[in-house]
Amino acid sequence: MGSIVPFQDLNLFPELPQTTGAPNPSVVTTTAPPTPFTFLTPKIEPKQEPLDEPIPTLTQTPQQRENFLSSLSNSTPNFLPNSETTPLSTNTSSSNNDQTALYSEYFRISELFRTAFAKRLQKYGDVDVLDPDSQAIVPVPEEQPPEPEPNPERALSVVVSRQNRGRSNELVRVTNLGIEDQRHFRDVVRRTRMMYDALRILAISEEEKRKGPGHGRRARGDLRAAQVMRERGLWLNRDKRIVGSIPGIEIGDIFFFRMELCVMGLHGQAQAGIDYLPGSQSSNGEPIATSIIVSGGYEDDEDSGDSITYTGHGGQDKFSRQCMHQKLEGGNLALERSMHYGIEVRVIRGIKYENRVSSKVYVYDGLYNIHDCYFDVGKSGFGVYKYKLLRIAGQPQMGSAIMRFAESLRTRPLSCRPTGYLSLDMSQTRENLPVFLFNDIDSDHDPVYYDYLRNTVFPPYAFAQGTNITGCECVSGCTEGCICAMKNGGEFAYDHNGLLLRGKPVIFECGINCKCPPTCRNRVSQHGLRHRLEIFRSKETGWGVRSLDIIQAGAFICEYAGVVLTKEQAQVFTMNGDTLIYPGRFSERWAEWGDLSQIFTEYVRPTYPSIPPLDFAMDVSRMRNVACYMSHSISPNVLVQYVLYDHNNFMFPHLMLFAMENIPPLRELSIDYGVADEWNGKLSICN
DNA sequence: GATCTATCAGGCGT
DNA sequence: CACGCCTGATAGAT
Repeated sequence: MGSIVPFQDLNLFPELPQTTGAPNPSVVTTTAPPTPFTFLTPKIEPKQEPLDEPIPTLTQTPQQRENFLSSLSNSTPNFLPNSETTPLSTNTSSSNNDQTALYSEYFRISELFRTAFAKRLQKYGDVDVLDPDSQAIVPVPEEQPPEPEPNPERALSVVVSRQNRGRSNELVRVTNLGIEDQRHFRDVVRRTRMMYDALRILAISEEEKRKGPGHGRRARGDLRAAQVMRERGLWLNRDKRIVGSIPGIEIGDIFFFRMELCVMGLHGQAQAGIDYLPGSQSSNGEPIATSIIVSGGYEDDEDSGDSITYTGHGGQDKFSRQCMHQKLEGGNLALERSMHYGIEVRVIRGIKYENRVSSKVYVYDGLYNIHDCYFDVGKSGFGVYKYKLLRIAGQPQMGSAIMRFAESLRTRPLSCRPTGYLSLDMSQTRENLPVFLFNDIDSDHDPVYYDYLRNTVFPPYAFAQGTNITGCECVSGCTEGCICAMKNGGEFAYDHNGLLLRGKPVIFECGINCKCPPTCRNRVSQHGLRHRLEIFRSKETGWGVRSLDIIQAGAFICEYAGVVLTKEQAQVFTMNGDTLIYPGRFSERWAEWGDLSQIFTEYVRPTYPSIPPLDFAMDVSRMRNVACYMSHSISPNVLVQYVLYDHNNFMFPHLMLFAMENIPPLRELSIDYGVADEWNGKLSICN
């Protein structure tokens, strides 16, 4: 069960130096504070010789600090429904009489959040299964939006503006989430990210349709998607400012766009590197930092992973060169205040990633404490504020460190991990990239005994039926409106980067009878692996699969390959006790990919091109490929999409696997195999 | 080609 | 309301 711990933050210091008497020279009080407390805003402006000025800090006795910290850890008012009546313990170690009043003020936590939570608990009780249709707790307002949009395909351009509340000034920390809560929030995050990606790609393709291909600058789908979701009230965590980790977001999660971070509530600034609650909104007038992005934009940064020397912002010209002294204001002051109160900040690293042109990948690396803050001379000779951040111990391994490790594994696996490799290419060059086999926990080396299949083997009669495949005549690549686009319902299934736009019952890729080149945008899954995969042994899931490369959401991963059996063969094999795959039993996760029902009320899952229920079995007991080792999960990161390209027989599509989210390197891939008891609880088919 | 630089269109938060 | 900000895509240079 989770609890929201409100921050009493700075109001707990009534005995801070008052304006009466000799003022502290390093502290200047503002005029007319709107509460009984004195607002203390240090105004130290670095002058020409800023280094002579000491860093301003509020005076605070060790006892005061102790009181504050203990009140934070002792007070865990629980806002969840079934503990709502629990009286709050207000007799904490602090002698502050105003705490009761403060507590009651903070008790009034967002009605939205509470009722949403209550509704959900009512609906699901203690059931351990999450309904994919359950409402998002955090962002979705009570009154669900509803005016029907006339045309879903064009609706992006006629989005009705809705309540567009700004960010909350309520500072909270979310702690002690139970397993079920974690799963729920994870699910909310997953679906929100899927929605963002679907909108982003849709926005780009719409813009292209409007302007015609290759005309002008490509639309900023990242901005458009965020805009649409903001208008719909679909941004997460806008109703409170969360200090510490964000529910549903795990360390190591990766994002491709700054706006995506805003939508998820991980970092609320579209460009700025320091996100903070501004002093004007804070209960005592002092700003508090909540997250930073370490992106290499400042020359004075030093980043060694667990320890960061972060440069404050400001003082740069439009070419990002340091040209003047920084000031202790905005985010700079917020970081200093966060250090003062011992409040942790989230750290997101922006890392250059090879596959993306002059673009970055953002990795959530967890929580850091600010240990020091000082004014220093930067490399260009101007004064900059520097913050020494140390990563809080006991967190999962840093995502950026894992990415670096995966990077080195790709180039020199044996020197990174001298033992454990059973094969440096399971596919024996049948795939375009090697598939590693790695086990450093036991002596199992079962996978080496199987022949490797690159693609599914279909029976000859699969090709015999429906041989009159019509191909396109697009010699220089398919364009909108070509015959192959028509076969897919008038639109291509993939964007120009080969990402799946929207899941469909089946996808027709261009095939042998098409005149288009191999680079045609309608040939994606037929080209095989694009990510270096590794089959590995784990204590939890037996054999599993992970990637050494980032897999972007919507990207093709690999085929689920096997040997297709006739009904008679399948019966024999079953009696033999062999493990068979029934492609029709995979959960229809493709329908979640590109599902925009929260945006367009009349959105319906695609039904065209349609496909009859699949009725064949696939044998993987002798020949198999890497997919067979993927684990089962009810919240998978990989989906199954049926694809046809080398024959036209609806009964025998290829089972193609696509990423449902951005999958960081070395994170285990998982599929929803469907009904659990079919597999006797096995975590993957081929253990 | 691959990498860098300049430029441009942008949106959000303060 | 203007402006600053550790964007992101693209064209052109090297």
